[in-house]
Amino acid sequence: MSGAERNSQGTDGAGDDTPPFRYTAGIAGDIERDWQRRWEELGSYHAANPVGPLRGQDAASEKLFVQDMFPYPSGSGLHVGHPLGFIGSDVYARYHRMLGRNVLHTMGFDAFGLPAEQYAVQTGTHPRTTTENNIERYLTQIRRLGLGHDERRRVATTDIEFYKWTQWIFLRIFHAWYDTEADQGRGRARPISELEAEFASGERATPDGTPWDELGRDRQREIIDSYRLAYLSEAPVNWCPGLGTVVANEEVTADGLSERGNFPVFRRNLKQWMMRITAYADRLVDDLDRLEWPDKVKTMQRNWIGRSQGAEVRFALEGRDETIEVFTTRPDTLFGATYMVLAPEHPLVDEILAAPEKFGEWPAGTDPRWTGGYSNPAEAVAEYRRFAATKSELDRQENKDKTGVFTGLRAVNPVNGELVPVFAADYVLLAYGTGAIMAVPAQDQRDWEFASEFGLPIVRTVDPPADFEGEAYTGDGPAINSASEATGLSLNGLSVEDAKTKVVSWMEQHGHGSGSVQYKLRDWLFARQRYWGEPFPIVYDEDGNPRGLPEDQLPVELPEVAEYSPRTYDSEDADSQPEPPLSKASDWAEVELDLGDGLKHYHRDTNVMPQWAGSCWYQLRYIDPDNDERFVDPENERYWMGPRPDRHGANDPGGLDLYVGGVEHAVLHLLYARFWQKVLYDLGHVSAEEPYRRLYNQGYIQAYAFTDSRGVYVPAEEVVEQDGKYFYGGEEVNREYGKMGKSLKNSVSPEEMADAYGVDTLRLYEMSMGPLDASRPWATKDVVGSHRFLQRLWRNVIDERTGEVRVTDEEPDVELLRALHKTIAGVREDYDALQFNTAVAKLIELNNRVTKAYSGAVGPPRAVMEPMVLLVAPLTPHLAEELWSRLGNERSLVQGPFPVADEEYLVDDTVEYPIQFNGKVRSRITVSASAEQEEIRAAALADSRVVELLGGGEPRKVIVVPGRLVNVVG
RNA sequence: GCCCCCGUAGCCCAAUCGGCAGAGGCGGACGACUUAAAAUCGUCGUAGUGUCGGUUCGAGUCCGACCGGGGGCACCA
Repeated sequence: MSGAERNSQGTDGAGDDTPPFRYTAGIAGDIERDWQRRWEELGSYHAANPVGPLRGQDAASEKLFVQDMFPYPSGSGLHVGHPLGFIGSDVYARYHRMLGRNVLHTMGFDAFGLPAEQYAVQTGTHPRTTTENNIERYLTQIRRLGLGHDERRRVATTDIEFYKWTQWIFLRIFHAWYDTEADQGRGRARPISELEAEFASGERATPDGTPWDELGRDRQREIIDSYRLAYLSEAPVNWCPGLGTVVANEEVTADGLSERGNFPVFRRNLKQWMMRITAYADRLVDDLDRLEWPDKVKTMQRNWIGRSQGAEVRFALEGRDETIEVFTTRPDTLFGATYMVLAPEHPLVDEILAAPEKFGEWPAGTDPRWTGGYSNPAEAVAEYRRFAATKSELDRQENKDKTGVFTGLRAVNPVNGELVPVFAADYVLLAYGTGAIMAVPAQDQRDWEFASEFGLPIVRTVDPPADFEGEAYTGDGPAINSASEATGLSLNGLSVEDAKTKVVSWMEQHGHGSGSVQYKLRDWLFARQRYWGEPFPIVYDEDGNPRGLPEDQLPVELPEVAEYSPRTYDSEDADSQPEPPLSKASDWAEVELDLGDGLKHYHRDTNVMPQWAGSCWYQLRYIDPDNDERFVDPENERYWMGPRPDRHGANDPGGLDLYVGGVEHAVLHLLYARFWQKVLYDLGHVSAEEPYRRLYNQGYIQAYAFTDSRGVYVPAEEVVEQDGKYFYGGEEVNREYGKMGKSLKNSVSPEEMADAYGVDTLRLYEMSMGPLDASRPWATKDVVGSHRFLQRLWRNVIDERTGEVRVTDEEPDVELLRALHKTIAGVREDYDALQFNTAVAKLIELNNRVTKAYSGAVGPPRAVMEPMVLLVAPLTPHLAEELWSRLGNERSLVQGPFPVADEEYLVDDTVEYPIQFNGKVRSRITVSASAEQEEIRAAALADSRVVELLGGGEPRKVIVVPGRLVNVVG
């Protein structure tokens, strides 16, 4: 029998002679059911709001808002890895509740999404039915874990009352624009009505200067629409025929496949809803500095937003009126720009193709490598563009050989008037910057490679160090070859930074360009052609103009449909068209409404919002789940999320106090949610500038999986280890490390563990197996260790044979008091820092000490066991409540008290110092804790072993580290 | 290719400001209880911190190079 198998029987497999009152899985289960029922009756986890239906006295206390990342209620059930973060946040929340804080901790469901819809397509079951069943099942599982959630605050994004407010927020965003001038140029969202008023009053000029009144209604609407933070755009989007929907940039993998389903994604021009998240790019980057988040996540967001400082430079074209504008981060290297490159899809390339006759022949003496073998530029460019279009993202990624073709055009380098050839090449991307670059081979490796391929000149303009052996040099150094008599500009001798400053101001003076900032971040594609999502609160009038519905017409409920699936296509069919399922519900989509200008016919928007919509604001609904007047009451919002400069510093942006979840949401959810929060803040609906003040990424519980010689997974719990090899049914199997999952046959459910040991044991084990933020392998056989600790703790309080309480009223001796108070101090510190594994170790240590001293007829002192029960309560709340109550306490310990360490017992009378001789421990001395350095030094030098080692000589040096050690250097 | 994190006992993990390498758990060995086993309880090992070099009175901790594992980014001008 393998260890895993034996231990998974847990303590229910105990024999008949098990003492009747031992803490076994059976007793644990009884206690857990009992206390969960009592907590529910008492409303123990109800958090009080300042106002509204959940108003309560406790709202006078200091608050703590703890949140777990919104789970998707999957139908497949939880394994032991899922609740790791949930338990961690629960322990933290319970600890603070015991300290007297008003703690808001609950959990709702991000319940829209593809799985329920796909199930509906297969079986005809309504997604709502599937979703609600899954939520019930999920709740059954997490309730058993004894998480202290406020059940009154549970929400699901699919609740009509919830998505009504998601639609309401969408309308706020739709009816807003970004005033880049506001707040000293930082920018702020403002209601669109204010923009219209500015145009109407003439305070703001219209795009072409025509007075507002003279513009037609349609033109006015067009201008206004172009400012909205949620807007319709006919722009290249990621069309995924295999899914039948468009997806966001963030949902496309680097290989150009959809994150969900792995289908090819194509860039297509389609009319779609977009969110102007780019307006917030600077604030989204800058405010990261105000957050207590892991650096890793901040870095990922910074990279994703991709802000880079540089300059835009205009190059005139020889013999033509057009100019080419480029973005560069290295304007200091302009003198080294020896050619230019356009993306193959650049508009100027379009012009060449549209009117080839104007672009003539190759200039005399054109290098044959530049022509691609074609007889004129237009032909070469057309062929090159065709070639570039056939390359998939994957090809581009794998094959970084530089290709390109000369366009026949030449541009004038503004700093020295020299003519440089213009190429089309696919190493330049249309989507970034201006879609064109100035190429500086000496200071850019990509340009170096292209220049080498095409025989273009390479001019160093930054002097590399003498020992530099590479090709392009991107480091700092004095500028060289950077002067022109023709323009009078010289950068020679300047550092990179100074040269940038000088050349930018020179360009600004001479009208060649200006400083500029570019971002990788693109606007957020906000529509999906699916069924199971929030409908848009938008209708189109007969001219096809979008109109936001008035608030009193919310919610726009999802209609019943015969077909839940959008039309999907062959995954390679790039030219197919999206057909959302809602478009088939014509009774719903075609409506007669009065939007203020009489009853008219409108057509509803038939897209739905992406799954991220609900999770952008759910923390606000947790605060005020039953409010039907507003999405959240401002007073409740201020209490739970408002900035607390007194606690968190003057720069505190506000937000909930602890957000626990996986690092996989580093960019998507966390960026979108920050964006919505900022819009709501700008519009005055919330007081916090950020949704999540502190973020903590829990690690993952992973597991070993085993495959046989055919590569088929075998049940992991039946695999036995022998001499470092693994066997299943006598055959050697191969071990893999990774995820836990049903298909890998290595899944362990929380129920199995709870049945075998009780839920408190499972909670304790998960918290003790390592730091919360570290990933580690699950080991069922180790769980018993946590269970044994709880048994010993129980046994110190309860007599296993009689069930009587064994504690005495005897005073503990001073040594035990010291141990107790050190444990109290240490455990508090560990709980504060979310270091639950070391807190558990300290508690086990103390308990082992008590066990050793009081395992006989005399029980341990109450004065030790009561605090110990309280200390362990956040980790194992059911067991702790039971012992607390059996110790004669009538009130539940959920609201405390929590032990306070007595300083008196934290210091020892004497300290033992190790004595090092030349860095190696050779002896020990014990001195009074109050001894001065001189005394310690003298005692150390008087030590017989030290005297011996010194051999009568004088020490060269003696280092005394108070409280630590003494090092004698001989 | 670039950036970030991590390598401590057979395994999971501790170790404060650079100060005695070990808190805790699993496994193992031995013992107690038992007719016996399981369960329970008790006692006890095991590494010199991935490798090499440096700084220091002193390095798991700081610095450099390399090796191994994990993650992020990847023609972003």
